[in-house]
Amino acid sequence: MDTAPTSPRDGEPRWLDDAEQRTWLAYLQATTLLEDHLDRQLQRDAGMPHIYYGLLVQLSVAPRRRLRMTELAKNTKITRSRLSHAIARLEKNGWVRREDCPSDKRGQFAILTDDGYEVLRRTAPGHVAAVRQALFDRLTPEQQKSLGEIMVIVAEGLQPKGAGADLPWLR
Amino acid sequence: MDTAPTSPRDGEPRWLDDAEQRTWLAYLQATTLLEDHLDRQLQRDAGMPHIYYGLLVQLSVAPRRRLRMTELAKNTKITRSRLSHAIARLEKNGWVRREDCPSDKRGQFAILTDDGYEVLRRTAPGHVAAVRQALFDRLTPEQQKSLGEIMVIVAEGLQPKGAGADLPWLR
DNA sequence: CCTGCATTGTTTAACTTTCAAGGAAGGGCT
DNA sequence: AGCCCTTCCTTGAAAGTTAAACAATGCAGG
Repeated sequence: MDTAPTSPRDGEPRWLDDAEQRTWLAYLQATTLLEDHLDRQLQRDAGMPHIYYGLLVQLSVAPRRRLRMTELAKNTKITRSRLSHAIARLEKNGWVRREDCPSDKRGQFAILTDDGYEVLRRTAPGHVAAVRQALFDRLTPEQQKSLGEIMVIVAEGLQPKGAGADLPWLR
Repeated sequence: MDTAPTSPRDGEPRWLDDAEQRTWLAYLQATTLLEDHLDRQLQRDAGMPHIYYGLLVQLSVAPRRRLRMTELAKNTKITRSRLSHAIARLEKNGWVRREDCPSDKRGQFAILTDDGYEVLRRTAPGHVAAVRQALFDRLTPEQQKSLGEIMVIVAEGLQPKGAGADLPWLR
């Protein structure tokens, strides 16, 4: 879109200035490229896209390797609908199984199976290496610190309201 | 996945340390949330997802509001296949039209129509506002600068080889 | 108890993306 | 010309995502 580098006139939207535009474009390109890169890496080595892998990771660090569907959805920032489909697929692969929640009959646990854990164990090193190579290894310690702070700010700003305990990892 | 905070032993992968883990998780959450946020905003206000909007934007700033398919794909970092489908959809909406390239009969131009331009004109202010509110307005000038530098580094690192003139915007 | 509303999770259909394959044109070579 | 290899773009099927609707349960208040 054309951008009028106007002085902030009344009624005019505040356009992105030159530096902001470059930052935003770089952000879009970097995040797209990184996501694609990791998707391919994991599709190749683990047989699933990046988001699915993230689901298994979340389960692997949860107590008893299980989480309620809604919990898991919150942790990974995806919709319950999407999660339902995804877990169905992972279930077919034998990496996750479901179990009814005894205390709340509406509830379902998603549980990481031994097979699922094994896939993680086998592929985690390669994945970590990919993340390092694409991201951390290219940044100075100061940049890493800054990136962390920035992403926490952005994530917190976009939390659905009333999400208090959603980001325990970030504090 | 369990992470053993080991000293770099031989054969062991170099796991992410605590700070890196937090940064990575925050990155994943922030980028997911932001993408979703903008997708919804644009789906609501412009009737298309964020990526499609980005295609129109790229066309709008190109000379004669047109780009070769491959160019457009490179600029937006998506595959040609994906682009073909996307442009087909935008064409149905009347926001883009195609035209054969006279000098290379294999080539196709994607061209922003007046209707397409009008959609942009109408929705750009709201979109910019959304980006500002979710990102720039929350960051200090130093953080904005840092974010830009970091994203350029990451994007450049993930360029497919031989992509020299792909990021003119970033220099 | 029972009514009304919220929460949990799934389902369906429409849409988008990916993957593998392929047609058509360019361009170098003999 | 003929051949080979590459680039440009599209296609169709499979996989993934989204939005809206739905059934079932929980829960608070009368």
